[in-house]
Amino acid sequence: MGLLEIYRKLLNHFGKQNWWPADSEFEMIVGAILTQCTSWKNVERVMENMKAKELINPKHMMEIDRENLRRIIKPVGYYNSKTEKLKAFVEFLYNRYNGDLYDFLAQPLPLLRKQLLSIYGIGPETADSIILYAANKPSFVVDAYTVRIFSRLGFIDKDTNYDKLKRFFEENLPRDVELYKEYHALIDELGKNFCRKEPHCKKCPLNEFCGFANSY
DNA sequence: GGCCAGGACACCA
DNA sequence: TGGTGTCATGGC
Repeated sequence: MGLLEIYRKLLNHFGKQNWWPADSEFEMIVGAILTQCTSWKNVERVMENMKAKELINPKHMMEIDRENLRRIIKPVGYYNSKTEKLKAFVEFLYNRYNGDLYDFLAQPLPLLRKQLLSIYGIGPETADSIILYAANKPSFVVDAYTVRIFSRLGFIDKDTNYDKLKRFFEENLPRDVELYKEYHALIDELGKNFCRKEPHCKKCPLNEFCGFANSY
């Protein structure tokens, strides 16, 4: 089996996911930071609240004081560090791009990734998510589900590092933005539904490929 | 009531 | 370079 075969199985089973659910590029980025190690359901209500306060906007995000921002995002958890991360992003945007997000996102992929990784609070997964879903450039996103699922399927070792796993997908898939977007979303959907506790494995769409499912 | 969620960073050897 | 502790609330 190949990566495309697995992709088709997942697409057939779950249908199109149409990630990322956001009305703007900035909203996508705010969501990416808030959802770090946090369930999306937990993030959604906070995002609605932020929209109501017109905070999904680089200028307003620059202007709000940290204490207020902390209070608003508190329900997502890690609110102290996430406040600093949101501030770090908009401060970068204003210092380097005069607050123009589109100007920033228009940078060539390698430069954009390097700059994103230089911002406090943006690591490899968040950077690649922003590149793929906000800038619409082909950078495959790896997350904890990707590691868990593809090591169980026998493609990689479970301690494979981020960059190596990212390269594995990019070297074995057509370089296609929409494919990358949908594939990552489908992996996430699979991970949420099936790759946690063993009993769920029976109905997993990848059951036939999975050594883990056949081992008990 | 325990486990975990769409990670990243600081610190250490 | 890689391993571990820390951040923290809410849903299931």
